[in-house]
Amino acid sequence: MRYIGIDFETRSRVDIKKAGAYRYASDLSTDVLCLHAMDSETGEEWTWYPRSGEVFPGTLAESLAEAVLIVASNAEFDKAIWEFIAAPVYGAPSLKHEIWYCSQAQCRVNALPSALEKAARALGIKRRKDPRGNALIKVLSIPDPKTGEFNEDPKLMVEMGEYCAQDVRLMMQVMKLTRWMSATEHRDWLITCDINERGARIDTDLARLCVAYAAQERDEIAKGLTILTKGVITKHTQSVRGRDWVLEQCKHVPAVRSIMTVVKNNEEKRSFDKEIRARLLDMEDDLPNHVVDFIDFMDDGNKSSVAKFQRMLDMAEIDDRVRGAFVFAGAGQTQRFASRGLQLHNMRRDCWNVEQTEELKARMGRNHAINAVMDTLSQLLRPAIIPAPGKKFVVSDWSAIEGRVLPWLTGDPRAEVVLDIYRSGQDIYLHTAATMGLTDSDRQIGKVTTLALGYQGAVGAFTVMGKNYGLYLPEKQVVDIVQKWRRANPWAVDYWRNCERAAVRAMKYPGEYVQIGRCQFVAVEGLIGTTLCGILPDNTVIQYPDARLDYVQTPHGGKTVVSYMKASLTPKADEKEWPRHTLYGGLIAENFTQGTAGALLKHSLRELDDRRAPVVLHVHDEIIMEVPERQTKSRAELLQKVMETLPEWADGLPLKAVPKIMTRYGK
DNA sequence: TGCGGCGGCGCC
DNA sequence: AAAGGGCGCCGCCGCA
Repeated sequence: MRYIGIDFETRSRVDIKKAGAYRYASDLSTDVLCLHAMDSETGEEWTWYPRSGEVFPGTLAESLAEAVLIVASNAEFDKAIWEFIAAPVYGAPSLKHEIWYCSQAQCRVNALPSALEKAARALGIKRRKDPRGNALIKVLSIPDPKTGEFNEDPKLMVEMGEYCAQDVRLMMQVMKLTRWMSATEHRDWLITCDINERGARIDTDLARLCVAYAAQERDEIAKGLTILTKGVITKHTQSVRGRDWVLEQCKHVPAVRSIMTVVKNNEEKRSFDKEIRARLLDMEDDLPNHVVDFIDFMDDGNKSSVAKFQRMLDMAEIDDRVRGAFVFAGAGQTQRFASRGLQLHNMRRDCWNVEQTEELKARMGRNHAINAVMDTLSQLLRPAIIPAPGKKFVVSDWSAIEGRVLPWLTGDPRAEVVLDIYRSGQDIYLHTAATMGLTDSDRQIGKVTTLALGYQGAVGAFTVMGKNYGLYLPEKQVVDIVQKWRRANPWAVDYWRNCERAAVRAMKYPGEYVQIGRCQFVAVEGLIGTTLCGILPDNTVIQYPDARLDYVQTPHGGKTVVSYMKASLTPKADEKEWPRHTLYGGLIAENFTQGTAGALLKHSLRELDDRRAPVVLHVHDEIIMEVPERQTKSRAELLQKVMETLPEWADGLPLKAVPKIMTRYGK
């Protein structure tokens, strides 16, 4: 397929890291230094320096008119620069939306790192990195820190053009070594661009008040900590120093050391995180008073999420909207979306309602005191996202999506019992409790069991999940629960085992499609070494790059397992080989389940795109649209219909998604 | 001074 | 044999 690979080099007074690509591109100080382009078919290359008065190269315009795609690394950035600056200011031809294609998105669907350099390294592309790159950016792309002037040195500009050309060539090499996005994946990426361009509106007045209150509280905590520790700790963010200080102050209390001890990667470490602080406060009476006060200060301060308010303000454009928050296929292992910049996927769920938010906002506006400042502020994060005047949010999420998809994916007739519980609207947690011989009063146990054990998790998974719900059980009882759940749900246990076997079989017979429930495995030789592909019911491909069969020793002999390159872990500078992971049944079941839930979301987003529904946010199992007030009813009906109507590939999957209307984002 | 590692936070 | 994993951001800390 003929395409034009491009890369812009730009300069600006805006810090792109802080403000994000969209605010960067729309700022008046942002300008194009050069554009490099290469035709994939003819090999012809162009470097265009528009600031020197060069007109857009005519032969490049001709190639663009004939090419099917225009490809860039993080194409959303290049698209924004093209549309905000290159076309309107310098006369580059205008391009249609559909022509854009992102090589970073292509890397992510291949489960490789997004960033060009990292992807090239993961692919083993041997090249000399141009040492001038970073230096040139520092000199030409940001104003001189002393004079505030931009450097216009024409010689350096030409060097920049050469550096830019190297990046384009490298990108095109990466394109050759990886699987291209399917038409559906490309469309999903384009839909993500639309959502990112729409942006989410921020209550910037509220955000500014929160920033001010957080700063004041931070200073007070700092004062308290400094006095308490005689200057050893001066900020609540000094977690390592704080940890060591507590250990020192409590060395005569042996229990403290043991509570603070955790095992990570087979190594003993001390930790002082939220959960450990809570356990320390449980034995308050045995601790020195000043240590208890210290823990209270750290607890109060450690709502790090309040930093998001500053991020909102940094990224908000003139219309108070934050753009560019969503990353298509950001999660390489499941192909789910990720969120970047202002991370919208991890905002505290437990939050104030509209009335409480307005009251707090009014109090802060009058400079009145508020209680438990940091905690209160972090509960204002979601409500700080608001619709434009005259509009409302229409919101819906799928009920227990993973709990439904997992049994459905197995295709096991014995899993129908579980699916029937969902179909009939019964309480799955009570059902789980009942199958283990527990009563209705043990619903909480049923809930933690359902959430924690589906992916081969055992005592550890249950205990961690239980803590989130304030459930603490003796280990013996947890062992019993795990055993009972697995006996009551043999479809799950068999599925884990069969997933693992299917992966190994597919690796042994490359090219052969191995069916496993409603999914398939196939090993593709010659793609990033050998890539093990998991194919989901909608044909989404989950890739395990550079997969190998390994033989591992076990207490009863040995067995064959599949290992693969883990893109999300970057190797240390001195390590040659990329970090690897080993597949096991529960992990495959989880990747497939989350991937299929993501496929449902992408399907709904396409349906909504067909109907021009203005989606502004989504969070894995939740969709938020911003619609004019008089349309809320019809749009809510549409949203429910789209989310509850099964795609043709999901026959028999019970789905439920009841919509809500909101005037601020909430839970 | 800049950068990467690491501990910590929070959501699905 | 057993195994919770998927994300991204903030801030400190040590190193170059």
